[in-house]
Amino acid sequence: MKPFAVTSEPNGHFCDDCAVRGAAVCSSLDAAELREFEHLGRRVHFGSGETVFSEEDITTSFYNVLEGVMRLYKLLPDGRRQIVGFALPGDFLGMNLSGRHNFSADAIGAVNVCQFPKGPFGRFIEGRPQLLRRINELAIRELSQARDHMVLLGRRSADEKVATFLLGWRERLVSLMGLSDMVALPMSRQDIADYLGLTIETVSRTFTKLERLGVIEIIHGGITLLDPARVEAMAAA
Amino acid sequence: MKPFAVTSEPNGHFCDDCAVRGAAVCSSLDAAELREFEHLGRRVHFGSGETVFSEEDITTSFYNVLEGVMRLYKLLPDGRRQIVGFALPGDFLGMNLSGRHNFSADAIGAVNVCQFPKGPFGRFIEGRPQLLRRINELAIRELSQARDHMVLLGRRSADEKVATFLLGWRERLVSLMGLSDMVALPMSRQDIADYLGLTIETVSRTFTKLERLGVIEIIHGGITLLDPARVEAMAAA
DNA sequence: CGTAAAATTGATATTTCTCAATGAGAGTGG
DNA sequence: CCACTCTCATTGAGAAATATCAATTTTACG
Repeated sequence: MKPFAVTSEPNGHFCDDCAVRGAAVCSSLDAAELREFEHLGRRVHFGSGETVFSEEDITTSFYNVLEGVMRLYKLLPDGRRQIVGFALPGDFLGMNLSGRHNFSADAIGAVNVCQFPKGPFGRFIEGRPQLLRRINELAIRELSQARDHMVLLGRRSADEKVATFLLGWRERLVSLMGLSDMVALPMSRQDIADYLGLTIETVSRTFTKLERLGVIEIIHGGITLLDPARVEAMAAA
Repeated sequence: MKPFAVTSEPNGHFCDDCAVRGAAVCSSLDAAELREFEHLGRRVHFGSGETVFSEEDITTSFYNVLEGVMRLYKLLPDGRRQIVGFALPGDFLGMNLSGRHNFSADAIGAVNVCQFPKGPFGRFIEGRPQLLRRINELAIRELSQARDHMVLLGRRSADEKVATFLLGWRERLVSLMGLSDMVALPMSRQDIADYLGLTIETVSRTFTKLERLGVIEIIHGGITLLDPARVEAMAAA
């Protein structure tokens, strides 16, 4: 289930054609730094469902998502799962204080990441406050998203949760695929449920309900927003 | 309701006797830096219930909590409230990317903060990666706490939420008042409810239930853990 | 194709919320 | 010092939302 992952381009010259070069942590580096930086990381591929790292694992690497989608989640001892976020290209994973990951991450569909061994990466940061500042920015943005999600989990109804999720997910895809009323949903209904603090049945029923109301259409691998304004109204209050 | 807050010690020499000097962002500064740093901030006092800053306010200052407890929260348009955290001495508030606060903060009981104007503070950070690193650490720790709280909000029952809260709060008080089975709860039941994604009635009932089970005793201004192990068992899974 | 996994749908159970009333403590003014 | 009032907390009864259990249906995959 978790074979050694394929490594493409073992080292050298791959930032040049990296799709996330401008968006990720790398955006804080100049050309010379980037050249040095690219020797630190290796591209690693993960197949659908493969685990990239698990909660409580000792952190040996940081990850920059290049392609694909990952689910980030925590499990309770009895198996209940809360997805704390989805990672998309440009997202940077692995920062922690304890030396251990504080959530698990696995691939939803095929994923490529740029993997940096912790030690060398840490040393590389040392003399580069720009990079540190960039990482800090990413952390602060995530913190803001986390707080928004707390509001959703603690204070919104199932309908609001689903509507908010659809709009939020669509928004996240804008930078990757442009704004569209067709929203690709690569994750399963169970993933959505575990993200929204609902059961799979409630998510499914809510989708069906939205479709019957004529505000969305459920299509293969996603949904289409037929009436975005109305979805926004459902999400808003 | 929000008079100009009292400022004690307009400037100079107050880091010396600051209770949080070793714990807060300041812990990353050496003696010389601290001397310069202390001219940047002013101690400001807020009375019970006063708002320190509101969501969407332009960020003009950062805050270091010195004394007291604050509730940090977000409101939905219809008034529903989610408390995203409680701030205690040593906590650093105000970091954001948008230039606006992304949550509101008000005092629970009397609060003293060390307030830093954004501009000067930003300039002070410039040449001090240690301070930036420290701020980054605080952000990463908060992020980890936020994820834990998402699990609580999305996947735990009312009983588990309350039990987890009592233990977590007790833990946070350790560094301030030492470990004790008496847990001070300066926040109202409504605050607790809004933190846990419950109603005040459910929180109240759960407290009563725990007391009837003999695992806690409800005392004035807090609770006593009569059977901490049992509370942990309720919180665990 | 055939089988397994994922998604949907239905019926019922349970939890938590809502609405309403009561009780307790803190501060105020007589 | 005491009644009064206000806010906060507790308790109860019933309602509503969502979960659970169970059965199909649909889709994915070998």
